[in-house]
Amino acid sequence: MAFWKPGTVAPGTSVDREAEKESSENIVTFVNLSSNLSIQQQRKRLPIFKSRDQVLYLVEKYQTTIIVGQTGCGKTTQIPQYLNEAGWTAGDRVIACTQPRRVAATTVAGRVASEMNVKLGEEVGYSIRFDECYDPNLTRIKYMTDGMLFRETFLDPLLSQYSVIMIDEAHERSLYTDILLGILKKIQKKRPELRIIISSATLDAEVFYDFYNTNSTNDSSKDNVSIISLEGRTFPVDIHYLEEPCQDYVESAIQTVFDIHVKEPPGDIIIFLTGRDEIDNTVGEILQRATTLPRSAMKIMPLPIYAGLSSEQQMEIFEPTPFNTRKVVVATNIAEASITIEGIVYIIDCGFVKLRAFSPKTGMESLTVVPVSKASAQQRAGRAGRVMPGKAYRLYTEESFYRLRDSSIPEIQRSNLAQVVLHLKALGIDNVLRFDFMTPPPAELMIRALELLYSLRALDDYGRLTMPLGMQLAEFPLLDSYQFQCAEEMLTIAAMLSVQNVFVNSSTSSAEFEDEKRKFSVEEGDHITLLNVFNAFITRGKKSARWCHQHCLNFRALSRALSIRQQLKKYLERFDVPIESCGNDTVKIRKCLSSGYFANAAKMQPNGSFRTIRDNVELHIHPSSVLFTRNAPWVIFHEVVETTKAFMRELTIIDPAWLTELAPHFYEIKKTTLPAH
DNA sequence: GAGCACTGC
Repeated sequence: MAFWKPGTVAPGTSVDREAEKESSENIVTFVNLSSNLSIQQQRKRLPIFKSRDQVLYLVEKYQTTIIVGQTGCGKTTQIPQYLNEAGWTAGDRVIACTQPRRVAATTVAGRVASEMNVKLGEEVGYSIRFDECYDPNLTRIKYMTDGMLFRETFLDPLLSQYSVIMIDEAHERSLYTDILLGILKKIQKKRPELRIIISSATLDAEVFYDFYNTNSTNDSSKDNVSIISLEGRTFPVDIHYLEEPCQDYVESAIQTVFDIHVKEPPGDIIIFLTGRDEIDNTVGEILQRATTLPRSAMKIMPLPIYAGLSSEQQMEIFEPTPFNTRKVVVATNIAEASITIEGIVYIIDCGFVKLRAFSPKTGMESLTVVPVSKASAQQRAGRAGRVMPGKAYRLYTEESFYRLRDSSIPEIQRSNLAQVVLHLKALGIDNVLRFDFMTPPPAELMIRALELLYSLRALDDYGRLTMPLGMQLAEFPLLDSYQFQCAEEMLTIAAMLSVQNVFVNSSTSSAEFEDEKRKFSVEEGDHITLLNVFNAFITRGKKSARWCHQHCLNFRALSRALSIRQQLKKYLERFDVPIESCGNDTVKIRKCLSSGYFANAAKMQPNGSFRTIRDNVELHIHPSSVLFTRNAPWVIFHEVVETTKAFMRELTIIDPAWLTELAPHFYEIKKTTLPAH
């Protein structure tokens, strides 16, 4: 491959050694390297220590501080400790630090507890869904998912126990991060003493600055926001671009792997591609071509990693590389922020990512391949500089890099906002269209959400939350299953729908895989099939990992479904909803599903495709559905994903008479105008 | 005939 190493980007420029996660792996390495030092000495060696006083000064003086933190500089673990040491937790006040991912919240909390030599759950705690580990009376530093802090605004709209709230990884712009950014701005008006720290790994600090700055004069010395940049502690990564754009990035990636393998010193490689198909093909092709390497050459070992793999398969990438072998990890975006692999020296970036988008026109989600952002490309490159200076090969030209967006489109601008709108209304924010979002979602997305909530009778004609239904939905969106005497079954189905990859194909042939799936399948459709899978897991499977493996089921997903179900059950009990079982009466379950998903109804066409009742949009059954090869005249579906075609996922056969029986009001929506909001 | 990655009640 012909790569151009631009003279303008010298090794070690700051641009490409940032964007790193302080994950558990990172922390472990650090501890091992410095095990002869005391914890306090280690803390002082972190690059951030030099900025300790300045950070404290800025937080004291400014309402909001934006911290542009580079790779592994220690901001996540150190800043809350500095604030604690400086007295920000006096008088029973708490410092919160939010993370977009659950693992980050728990592992960082554990690290900080051990640095402070306290028991996790006492002075230092964490809060993630299903796992709260903190003491309301003792905890001073609380790591939590952004979703959990958002939930806390329901109980305490001013988040009054917190003196400082640090929004970490804000550059990722997760859905809940964006909502929190807006809510915190609102809270700060009422609580001027509240300090906000926005921590971001990229250069978009200006956006945060402008959003939080309330100084309307031209005198910038009156700004109430400050910015500080911290230096990182990773190694420089040399960036290489293609001279000419390539036709086929999969082929280019494979060629680049062999170029590196033949010409470059030892060190593992990671390739970023967009999806499973590409990854499986690439792994196969590398294995194939590796047979043509000379006998004396170093061996090459390609390994796939994506979310759909079983956990055993995922763990393989963490095994130490065998002697005289170069590991090539072929990954989706999972390795960009969620998973960190040690020993990577070379990264190959195809320049694309698969993203989910939501179309307000059709109400459909689509999964499309789009170019990555500059921030993502930098984050990917940074993965090569963890243990020694690395090299990044971008499978596009330098010119196309500069044409990329600075950061990716925030999730809030490409999501189904029904839940978000419901929650904002429940917080008393009636005019959601005027809510101060840092980057407002398109109006059509909001209107679509309002329309859906209105048709579900969660909003009244004035766009207000109805009592009690809308309020209950906001608190707990499992629909009124008690009316159908099947709450037991609905709890299971709701829990199963909220986990991914229930079936995983680990190592067996696809025919065997389909056979295993068929054992759980029923003619009514996917929802009842999921119910069967869960019940079998509990009874026949005795909740065992071994049993799951034998039946191509994802043990982790089913265990998670089990705990989600327990949590949902507690909520139903709190509302005094009678929890009954309908036994084998699937009509009750399917009617109940229809009452919640009547807007997602479709009718089969003579040619075998489907059309939605509501918008007459053409849809197809997803090949993963148990109804794929069956005759299903009328169905309701959980979601639509548009890839090569518009596919319905998770469907159930219904009787069309149920629709008019259960949702006569829904069809009025076309005749009347939208409710006011 | 096909499955980016996360989060929450």
